[in-house]
Amino acid sequence: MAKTTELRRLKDQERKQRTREALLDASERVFAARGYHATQVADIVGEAGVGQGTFYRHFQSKRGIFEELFDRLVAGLLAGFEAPLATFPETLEEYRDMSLRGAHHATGVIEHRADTLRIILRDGPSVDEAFAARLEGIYERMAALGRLYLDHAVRVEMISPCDTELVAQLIVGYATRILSLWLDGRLPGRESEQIVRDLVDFALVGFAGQWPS
Amino acid sequence: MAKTTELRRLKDQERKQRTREALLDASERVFAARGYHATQVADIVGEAGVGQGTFYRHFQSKRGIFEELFDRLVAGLLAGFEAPLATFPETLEEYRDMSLRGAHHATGVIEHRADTLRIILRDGPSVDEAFAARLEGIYERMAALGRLYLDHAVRVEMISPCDTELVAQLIVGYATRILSLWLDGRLPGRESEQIVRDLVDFALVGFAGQWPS
Amino acid sequence: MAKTTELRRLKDQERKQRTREALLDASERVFAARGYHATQVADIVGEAGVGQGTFYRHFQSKRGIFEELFDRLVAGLLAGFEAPLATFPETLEEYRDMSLRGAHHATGVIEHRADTLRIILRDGPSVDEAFAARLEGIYERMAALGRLYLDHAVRVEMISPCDTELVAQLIVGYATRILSLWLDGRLPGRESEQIVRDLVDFALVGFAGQWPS
Amino acid sequence: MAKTTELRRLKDQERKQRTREALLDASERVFAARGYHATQVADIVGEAGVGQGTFYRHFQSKRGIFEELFDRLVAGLLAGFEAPLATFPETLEEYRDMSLRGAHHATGVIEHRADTLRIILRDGPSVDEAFAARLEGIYERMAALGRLYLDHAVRVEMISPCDTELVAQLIVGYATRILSLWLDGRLPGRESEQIVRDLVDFALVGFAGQWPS
DNA sequence: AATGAATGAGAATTCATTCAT
DNA sequence: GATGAATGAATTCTCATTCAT
Repeated sequence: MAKTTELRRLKDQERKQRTREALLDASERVFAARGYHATQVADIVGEAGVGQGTFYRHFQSKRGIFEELFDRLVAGLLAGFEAPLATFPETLEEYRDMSLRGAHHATGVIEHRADTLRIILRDGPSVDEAFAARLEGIYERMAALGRLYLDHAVRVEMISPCDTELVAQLIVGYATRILSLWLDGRLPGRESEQIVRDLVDFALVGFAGQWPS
Repeated sequence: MAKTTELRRLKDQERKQRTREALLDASERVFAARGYHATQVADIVGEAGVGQGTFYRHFQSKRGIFEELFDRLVAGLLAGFEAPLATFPETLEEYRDMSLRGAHHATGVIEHRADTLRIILRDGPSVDEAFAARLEGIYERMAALGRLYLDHAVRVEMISPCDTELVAQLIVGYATRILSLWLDGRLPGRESEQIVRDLVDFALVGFAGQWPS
Repeated sequence: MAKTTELRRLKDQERKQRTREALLDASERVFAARGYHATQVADIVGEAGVGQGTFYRHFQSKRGIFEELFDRLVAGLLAGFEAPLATFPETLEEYRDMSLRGAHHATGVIEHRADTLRIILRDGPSVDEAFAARLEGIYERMAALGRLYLDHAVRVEMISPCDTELVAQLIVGYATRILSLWLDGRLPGRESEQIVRDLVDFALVGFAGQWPS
Repeated sequence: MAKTTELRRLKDQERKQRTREALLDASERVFAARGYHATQVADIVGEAGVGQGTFYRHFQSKRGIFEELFDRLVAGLLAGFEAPLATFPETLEEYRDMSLRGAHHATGVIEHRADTLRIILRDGPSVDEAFAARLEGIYERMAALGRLYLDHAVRVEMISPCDTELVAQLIVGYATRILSLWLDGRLPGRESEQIVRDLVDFALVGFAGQWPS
């Protein structure tokens, strides 16, 4: 008897989880197609093939499911980014390698959640004050991380002194721009690997510089 | 008699123009405060101190007034940017001067229409497909302009060869990022002139580079 | 010019007021027919012949319009009830006359707003905590008023001592009961005047008593 | 084997009965706390600690369980009221005793099902047409019973002639009023016995009367 | 018999836009 | 030209009830 109950509970939970995933995935597709503001809950449940009420069993509101989409993305993204913080690179070459590795990791997550990332980049700032703040928080974490490395590089005289805060923000800015274009398929004929390499090299030596051979 | 009529028409037109400006200015403030999607036409007319119906005498829709705001900004912005296209700089020094001059011009417009720019940057991409495309068009024009200079610079071997398309986009990306921060008052203690100079220098020589003396 | 504006404002205000009254009257009919909980805002606007949105221009919600109906009723009712408070009757005969006069006044208001009163009596207590409390407050005011007279009558030894609080509540109770029946047309063949007279007499001498001749 | 099955069936039935009672008791509490219209089936099953579906195994609907609550109350209440109908009292004193005995019996039931009675009195009339009619039927039965006694008393010239229909309704009215107050704890410091005695005495001789000694 | 996930009809409410004055 | 009352389509969200397990 207890066994049946236990089994039942498990099966129910599984079913619920599946419905939840279906809704998340459906919402990702619909948001990507129509944009956050233009999509209605009705669209999402239509795409997911469940009833209207089911949506509200799982998520508080349109805003709610959007945020969960965001959480799912951020969880994957941050995982790999903060790990390598332990050791600082000592040469330009090491910097370059580390940057490439970090970017490589991100590229994997990004390709997996491309649609989510596209809508977050495009519509995130316009959802509402609170959401914009959360998103901005992520950007700031990225900038802070970048600054850590830059400051170190300046300290060991690997690169010449500069306004590291500003340069860190600059990196964030161009990362998001390139990402947007790439996700929109507007950088055709470019491998993600190649893009990343070019950007890293540019950051290290600028237009005018020469890769120190 | 004809004269009075003439005078009357002139006065009417003036009054109409004033109402129109009042609505545009009011909408700029309200959009900036609440964001595009959350502001209601009622908010705008309230802020402008005119009737609800009056709005629709001047603008087709909420979307319409937002676009006019955008047009007003773009007109000011592009004016100064495309003028210097006539001559190409021949030395790095000249490039630097030209970039600084361009940025300086932009800075003026930006400070004058700071609120408009903030909401365009934040909410523009989420208004609808068409608006996003227009905005993206502006970014692309900026990128194209940048690329023109970059290609020239590479051609005359002023800078080493690079993926100029990508670098141009990079410039657009960091420009928008820094702009956003600055407009949100999140770069305190930095003069706009100084910010511009730092970025231009960074673009020219990167972290690792040395300003060729 | 100022004249036209003034005239316009006046006409607008009048029109608005008319719409408002139409909604109030329509809601009275619909509430009376279907009861508070079963009526929908759609029913009310249908009966009033206005658009759905118009309702919300004038009232916050279904609950809101119900409360206004209540206010309109109470205003009329209380007007006549608290006036005679100035002088105390000195003989049983005077008490009887005063009671009859008070009841007579109430009867007028009641017949004018019969539907409103019916639904307030029936559905008022079930609207929500706050509404029930307001209604109970009215009952308490009636009881307090009754008690005032009873205490006086006891003091001048016109009637024998009794638990005046209880008896006052008793009067409220039978007033509401008889009212409900009468408004539902379940006391056929009885004139309101006669009903009132019988009740007053009963209150004064009970079943067993004799009208002191 | 047959015996085990038999036993099993018995146990099942018992369990079912217990669940049913749990639901009834839970619904009484929840209805009392939130009122009929505001309580949701989810609240009831939550309070009872059973699943949502279980509710519908035992009761047809929310309306259904409310009616059963009502039936349970009425069954208890009527039991004692109609029994003494057999013999008519012959003196005022006997009337008084009989009334006190009836009220005493009712008091017991009432105290046992206080919450049920409170919600029936408050929300009963607003449930729907049919329910209101049932409730009204009960009131009418009470009034009819009262009238029976009144008519008898008039016939044997124990009390002076009066509109017995009206007076019977009056008794119903004040009974419900006093009851409501008492159940809401708004008659503090009064024993139920004392309340009953005062009211009966008042009914018999009114304000002005004298208890015939 | 019990469960709780799923359902979807239904209701309230909003707000961009129209229109009579 | 200006006004603001009126509009109703659109959208969100709720909750009594069903159903698969």
